Amino acid sequence: MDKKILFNKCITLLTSVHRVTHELTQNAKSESITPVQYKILEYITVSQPVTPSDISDCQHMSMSNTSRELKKLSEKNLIKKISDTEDRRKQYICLSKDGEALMNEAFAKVELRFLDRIRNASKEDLQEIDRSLDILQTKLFY
Amino acid sequence: MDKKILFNKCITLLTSVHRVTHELTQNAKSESITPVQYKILEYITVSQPVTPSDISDCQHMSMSNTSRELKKLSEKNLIKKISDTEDRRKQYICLSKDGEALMNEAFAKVELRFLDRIRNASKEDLQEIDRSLDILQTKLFY
DNA sequence: TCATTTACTTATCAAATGATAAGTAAAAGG
DNA sequence: CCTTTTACTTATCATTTGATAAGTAAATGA
Repeated sequence: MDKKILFNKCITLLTSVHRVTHELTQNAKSESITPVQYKILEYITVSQPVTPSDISDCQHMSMSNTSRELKKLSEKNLIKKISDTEDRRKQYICLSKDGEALMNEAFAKVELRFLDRIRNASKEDLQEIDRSLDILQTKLFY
Repeated sequence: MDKKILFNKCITLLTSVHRVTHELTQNAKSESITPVQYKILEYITVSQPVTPSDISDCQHMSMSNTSRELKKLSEKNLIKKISDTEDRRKQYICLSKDGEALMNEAFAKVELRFLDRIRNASKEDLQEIDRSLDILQTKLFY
């Protein structure tokens, strides 16, 4: 196995994944939030509850900027902050009802587009895709 | 095959791909260019020669902003503009020597990190990864 | 030939983002 | 206790990015 060829193949896939991600998600987010805020909400959605520090680490932004964006999301009533009872410096961030509604709507659009993308795939194709997702998830994108 | 489960699995992979892309590329780009300028150079690298319109379409930015960024990249001597001899409104954009050097350096860093990521993979693992990349490229991220 | 379209440029403005510094309050550790 | 560290906040500023409008020059097409 030539690792150089594998590298190029991987780069090609990365490029395609980013293009398809854009196709699946374009205009999915509400216009009332910025791209950064959407990414934060997306992260909260799949990982809640999370602390501001978690967000700062995973979204690669400074604590000060994270704090600012969370404040804005709070003002838009999209998230809830819950103080840790043990360590009162810590906070747990969750989606509010409004935040959940907003993200459900976005995810529904993305899912529709995903289903459209695989609508012509045969049963065998779907099984191959499923297996490939598992392999890449565990062996390459761990 | 439950398409809903497949969708969730796919979203998980997308998230992982974006995270790993960040890990592979962080600090790979020169500090003398902005993220948007790096994305443009990356696109030119794999697709050259390209027109400003191509860049505008593929990078999802307006022609005016594309033009501005290309001007900055020109001023930094990272790209060359070549006029089309047939249609003199058109331009073809290529990397300059400096641009090539800059991108080679960036890609070399990314490749090293990629090789490190798969250094513990067995021969069989690599073959499975290779095959999975092919399948997803053709059947999902086409 | 002359209006229209295409490809790209320039200028300008607002908004989003990144970076830094200084601060608060609570916990941890000697 | 008291110093240090941690978790987070607030304020400020520069830069980047997005969006819009007006323009040039060449090609297209009736």
